[in-house]
Amino acid sequence: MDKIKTENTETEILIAAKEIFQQKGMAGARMQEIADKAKINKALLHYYYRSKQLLFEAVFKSAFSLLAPQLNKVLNDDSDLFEKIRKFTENYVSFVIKHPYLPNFVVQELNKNPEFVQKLRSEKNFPSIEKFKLQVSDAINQGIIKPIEAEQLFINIISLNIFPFIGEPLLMALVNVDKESYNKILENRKTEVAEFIINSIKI
Amino acid sequence: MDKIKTENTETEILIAAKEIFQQKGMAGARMQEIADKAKINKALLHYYYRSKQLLFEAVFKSAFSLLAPQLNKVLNDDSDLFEKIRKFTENYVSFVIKHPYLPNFVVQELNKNPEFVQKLRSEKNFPSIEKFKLQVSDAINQGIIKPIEAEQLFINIISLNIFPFIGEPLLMALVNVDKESYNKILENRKTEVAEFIINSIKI
DNA sequence: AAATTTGTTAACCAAATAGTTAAACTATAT
DNA sequence: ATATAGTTTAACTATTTGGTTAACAAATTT
Repeated sequence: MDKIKTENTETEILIAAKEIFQQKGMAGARMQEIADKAKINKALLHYYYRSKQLLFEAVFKSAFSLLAPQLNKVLNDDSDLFEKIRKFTENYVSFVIKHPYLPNFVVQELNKNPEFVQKLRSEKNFPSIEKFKLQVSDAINQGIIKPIEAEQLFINIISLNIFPFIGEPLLMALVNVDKESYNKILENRKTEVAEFIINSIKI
Repeated sequence: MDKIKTENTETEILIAAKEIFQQKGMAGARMQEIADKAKINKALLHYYYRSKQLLFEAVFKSAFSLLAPQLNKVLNDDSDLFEKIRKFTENYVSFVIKHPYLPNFVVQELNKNPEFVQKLRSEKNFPSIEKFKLQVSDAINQGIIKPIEAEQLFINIISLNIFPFIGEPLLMALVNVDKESYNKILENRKTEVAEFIINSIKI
C-alpha cells in the first residue's frame, strides 16, 4: 500500500539521519552519508524533508522528545524526593546505553544554536520545574532535607547524571582507565550518585 | 623586526582560530572566516599551519594546556581535601568566565575524535589522579570522610563544576530563567557546590 | 646595494556538497 | 488498459571550501 511504503521510507530516513547527525553534528553530517545509510537516493532526502536544515530539525525534535520524559521523571513523578532521585539515576544509565549519542547531541546543538530553545519550549511535554520546587521546599519545611535551592539541587542531579556520559573521553583519560573499567564505574553510579546526593541533603 | 612580525601574525592566526574553532567546532569552522577574523589572506593560514587539521590541533592543544592546570588544582594541590574542593569550585567559575567556550570545545572535540586523547596523554602536565587517590584513602582511614571511590568522587567534582557551563542553554530552559538569573545561580555555585560535595562525604 | 630569504597577496584549482530536474517506475483508481 | 498521482533514480548545477601557485613586498644577509 502506498501510505505504508511512504511512511517506511520517511522513517528510514529519520533513523539514518538520527545516527549521522547525533554522531557528527549538523555541520559534520553529510546528506550523501545519510542517504547511503538509509539506502536511498539523495534526492529522496529533499523530497521528504526539503533541506538539510529541516531534516536536522526533525531529528533534533525527535531526540529531545525522547530526552524530555527522562527529565520529567525527576520533575513530575509523584514519589517522594529520595525515591525520585534513586529512580532517576538508575533509569538514566539504562536510557543512555540505548541512546549513547543523544544527550551530547542535544547539549551540543543547543550550544551552537541557542535560539533552538524557543522552538522546544513551545512543544508539549517540555519539562517544568515547578512541581519539583514545591516538593523540595516541602521537604525542607518538614525537616527532611537541609535548606537548598531547588534549582541548585536540580542542576546537581542533572550534572552528576549527564556529564559522566558527555565527558566520557575526557574522564576516561583523566581517571586513566579503559572503556571496560569506565563502564563498571558508570554501572556503579546507578546507585552511587543517588546516595551521594541524598547524603548531602538529608538531615 | 622580522621575528616580531612573524610571531604576531602566527599568534594572531591562533587567536582567531581559537575563537572560530571553539564556537563552531572543527567541522563548522571555515578557513576563510578564520583568515577574516585574523585580518590576513587565507593563504597565510596554510603558510603557517599547513592545513586545517594541523591548525585545529594547535588550537586544541593550546586549549587543553589552559584546562589542564585547572584540573591539576584538584589533583596535585597540597592543601587538605575539603580546602582543595573549595578552592577548585571557586576558581573554576572565574576560569570559565574568561574562557566561556573552552570546556565545551575540549569535551566536544574529544567526543568526535576519541583518538585525540592519545596525543594529550603524552603531553607534559597531563593531569594524573594518583595523588588525589592517596589523599582520599587517607581521609577515609582517618575517619574524616565516608568511604567513597576516589574515581567516583573525582567524577562528581568535575561533573558538578563543568556541566552547568556546558549544559547552560539546556539548563537555562529547564530551570526557566534568563541569562542574568542563571549567572547568579552560577555565581552562587562558587560556594554551593563545594559545600554540597563536602556535606555528602564528611562524617 | 645586490642577492637571498621570509612574509603576504590575488587569482586559481579541484573536490566536495546541498540542492534541482526530468525522466522512469509503481501502485491505485477509473 | 489506461490515466493519474505518488515515489524513486541518475545526472546535473551552482556554490562552497580547503588548498595551491606564482608573483610581489619587505626584511636580512652578503
